[in-house]
Amino acid sequence: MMKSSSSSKKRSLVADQHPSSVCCDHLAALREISRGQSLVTQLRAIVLPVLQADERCGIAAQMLEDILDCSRKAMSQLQPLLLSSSDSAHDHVDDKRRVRKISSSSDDDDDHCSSKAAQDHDAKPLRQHKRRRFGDSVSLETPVPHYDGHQWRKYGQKHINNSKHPRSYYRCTYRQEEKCKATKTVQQREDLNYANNGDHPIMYTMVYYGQHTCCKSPAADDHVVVEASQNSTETHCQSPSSSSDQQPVAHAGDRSQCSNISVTCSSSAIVEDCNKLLDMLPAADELTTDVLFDLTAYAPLDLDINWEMDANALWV
DNA sequence: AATATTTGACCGTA
DNA sequence: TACGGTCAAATATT
Repeated sequence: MMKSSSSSKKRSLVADQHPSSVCCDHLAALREISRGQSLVTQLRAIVLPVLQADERCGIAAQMLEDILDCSRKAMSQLQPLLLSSSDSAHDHVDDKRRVRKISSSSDDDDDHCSSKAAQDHDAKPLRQHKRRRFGDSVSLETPVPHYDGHQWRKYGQKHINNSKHPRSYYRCTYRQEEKCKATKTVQQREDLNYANNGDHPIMYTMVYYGQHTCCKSPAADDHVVVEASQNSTETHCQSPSSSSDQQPVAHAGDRSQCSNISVTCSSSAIVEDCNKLLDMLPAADELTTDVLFDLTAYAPLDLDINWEMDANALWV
């Protein structure tokens, strides 16, 4: 895992190199960081369920989130350099349309969504459409796209041109109550499908936009209390009573605070995915079947569904 | 009844 | 004009 200091060091080291080698260096660095993110994400899906009943669960979640945050920062420092040295950056956001100039209108303020265009075309009915902020995106690939320690609510799904699988759009569950603007997209990759290649699990490309500003994120945890249920995939985390004084306190079981994470897979595929995931991990042989069962709550989302399983997991 | 998800329509950008 | 991100009504779930 590369820290931002090392990435800046790397930047100074390559400053005098040929642009193409700089590009290759940055591209390789981005690939490695991205791989690290993916591995940490997978590790989190393994470790946190094991620690459910452990008081260190919150600490572990925070540390993992910090690691991911470090790599996000490193990537965000490298990406502009890569873009400036070459147009052939493939490991960041794959969609050119996302690398756009931030709209001159106030994209940061969803409460003032009456757009300039609407003012210019006052005859049209107002719809509060805002374009995404593109300056702060991080992509990573993972077989477990739905367990990243945050609560997400799906708000859209689109078929993407030349893609077999639709892209799902998620925003932070606490978008309204805490003005958290973090969003992400999840799309199944087409080239690493273990149906075609037994060595790989289904991989998903996740792209994160914006930073979580909600106090419910794991990084803001003081502690997390989890009630693990052996016979269901639900977990409830109780909020610390002394959390932020300006934020409403979430209560375990309060659905207004604890939204569903919809995990939808075929039942056979989900177990197979977990087995594949475990096979990928060095310490997988130490994991019990209980862990495997818990993992099913965080298994990949198959957007072509035939059954559905809900996991309530609240990070306060 | 409250909340989450689905899905077709709308709209901004390239 | 095509594409993709978002909205919001309809529908599903709890």
